[in-house]
Amino acid sequence: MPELPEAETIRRGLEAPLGGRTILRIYVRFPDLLAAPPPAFRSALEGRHVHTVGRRGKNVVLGFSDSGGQGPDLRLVVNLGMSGRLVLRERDDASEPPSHPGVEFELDGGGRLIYHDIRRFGRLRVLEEPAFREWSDGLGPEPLSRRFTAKRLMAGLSRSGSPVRSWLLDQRRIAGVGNIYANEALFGARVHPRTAANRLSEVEVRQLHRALRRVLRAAIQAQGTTFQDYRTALGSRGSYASRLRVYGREGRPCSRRCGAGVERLVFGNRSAFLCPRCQSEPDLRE
DNA sequence: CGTGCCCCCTGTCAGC
DNA sequence: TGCTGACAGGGGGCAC
Repeated sequence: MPELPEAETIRRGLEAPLGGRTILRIYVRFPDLLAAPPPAFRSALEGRHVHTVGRRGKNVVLGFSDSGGQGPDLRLVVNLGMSGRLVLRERDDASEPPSHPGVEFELDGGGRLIYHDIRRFGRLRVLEEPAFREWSDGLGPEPLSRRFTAKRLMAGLSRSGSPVRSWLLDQRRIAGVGNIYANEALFGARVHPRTAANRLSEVEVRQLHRALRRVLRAAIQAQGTTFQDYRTALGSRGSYASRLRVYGREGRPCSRRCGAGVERLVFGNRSAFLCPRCQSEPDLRE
């Protein structure tokens, strides 16, 4: 579920309260959430201090140092899957305990960071610095970074004949884009989701570049899109759902008032949403 | 190597 | 009031 804007919102919510905190003890309720056996996971992190609260693509990344270190030498990469949440509960927090706690990190000061995940598609992985680099290098560029230019997008797209929506979902090509924002960006760019990546015109690539960045930034400002599961680190909902123009809006009129209705099609095992008039069908002949 | 399909899991909703 | 099937924001593995 969480895509870049949701992961970024969670990161921002955790940064101040979690920075500098110590992990005293870890309770693993669902070992299938961990990439490593629980004892190894626990001994890697217990006693360490949170040095950085970062993000890469859809992943929230906590950097840890041991007592003396200046920089993080160990990273906890949290992939939230479809229903993962990172919930911070301080000692005086009297709210309901979460319904599906998966892994709990007891912090100094009596607080807890809880990884909560109903469907348990998420994964928590501890990586030492070289392995973290390698993992990070395997992901595509951050779409909101300066390095992500229209030119770079063009170069990437030109190397693939996949449908552009599938291309956008591939984390090795761009990091952080999921099904909601891929569909929204393609609507913004007036490009049909099924268009072969290497058949977008230069103008369309520029439109897509701009639309992607605009949608992601606006969604971060709205603190993400909550349908059911997603929550910020403080438990609130994101408000971008009310601003979606095609995703989940099958049968409703196109927001450009072109007169057509939003359609849903399924390919690559997931729904694509589009306006059939504003995003005209690619020509498949030739 | 790239691509398409299935599966992991729980919950919700529409239709009967 | 059930029951059943479709579907949900992700991604890893496998066959081709």
